[in-house]
Amino acid sequence: MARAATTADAFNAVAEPRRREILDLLAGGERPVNDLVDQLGLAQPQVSKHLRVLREVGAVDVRAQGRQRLYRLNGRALKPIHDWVKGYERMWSERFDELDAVLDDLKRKERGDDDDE
Amino acid sequence: MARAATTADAFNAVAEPRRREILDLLAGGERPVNDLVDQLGLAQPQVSKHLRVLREVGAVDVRAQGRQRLYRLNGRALKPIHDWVKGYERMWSERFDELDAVLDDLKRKERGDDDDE
DNA sequence: ATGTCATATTCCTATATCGGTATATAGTGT
DNA sequence: ACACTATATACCGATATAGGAATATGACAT
Repeated sequence: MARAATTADAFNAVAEPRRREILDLLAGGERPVNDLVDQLGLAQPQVSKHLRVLREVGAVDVRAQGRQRLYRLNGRALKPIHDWVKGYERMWSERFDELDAVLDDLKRKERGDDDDE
Repeated sequence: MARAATTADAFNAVAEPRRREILDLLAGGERPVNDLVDQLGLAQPQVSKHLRVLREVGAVDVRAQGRQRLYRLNGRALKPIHDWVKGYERMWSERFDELDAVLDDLKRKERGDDDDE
């Protein structure tokens, strides 16, 4: 077996830095392919191919306008990534240290150190 | 050129579902390889290879104890992923709708609709 | 019809994978 | 030294890439 297809899911699609760049550009609003080509400094066929991958995982939508194809971001496709990685946020965020302190307090109360029980 | 190496960065390393599973298991605490083999239902060499990739991107650390290798999660390696995808959270979270409303209010005040200026 | 602009697709090559199997390395006990 | 356990590495095969170059498709203007 080989590596999973880039179109297998958002995780694989977004592993390519160029595709993340494209999404970042589209975050600024709908754009035609040539705009992306200019901004990325990449050849047009390469951009079209990256866009195809992003389309297949649902991260972008297309709309035809004359001879242009306007690509629009669909960030919802990235939610699974966010959901997964969010579980690890506590590993580096100091704000979770404070939360941990609060939880420790709660646990201590549960054990019977409070006044009501 | 071929696809970027799985060891190129956390994005590529984590594109493989099995490796995400491994990290999820390690989130429960340090574990020897055979524990992971049992829980994943995967062959031992496969697990060792996945662990190597995760080690190379810094997502796990190893510690030798006797003939066992204890693997420990290092979630910090996932921060770049979190940082990137966080920018898209507004695309699906309703909570951001409320935030947007607040920001609109602020903007309106900036424009001079408030009492002080 | 023809030419031109915007984009997509096809063909190519080199490379890196994943799983499977076999084997190597290394620590432990006898 | 020898067997046994735990893990890592090497080798194989099939597959899917990413970029490059060339070409196809499709819309628009004349």
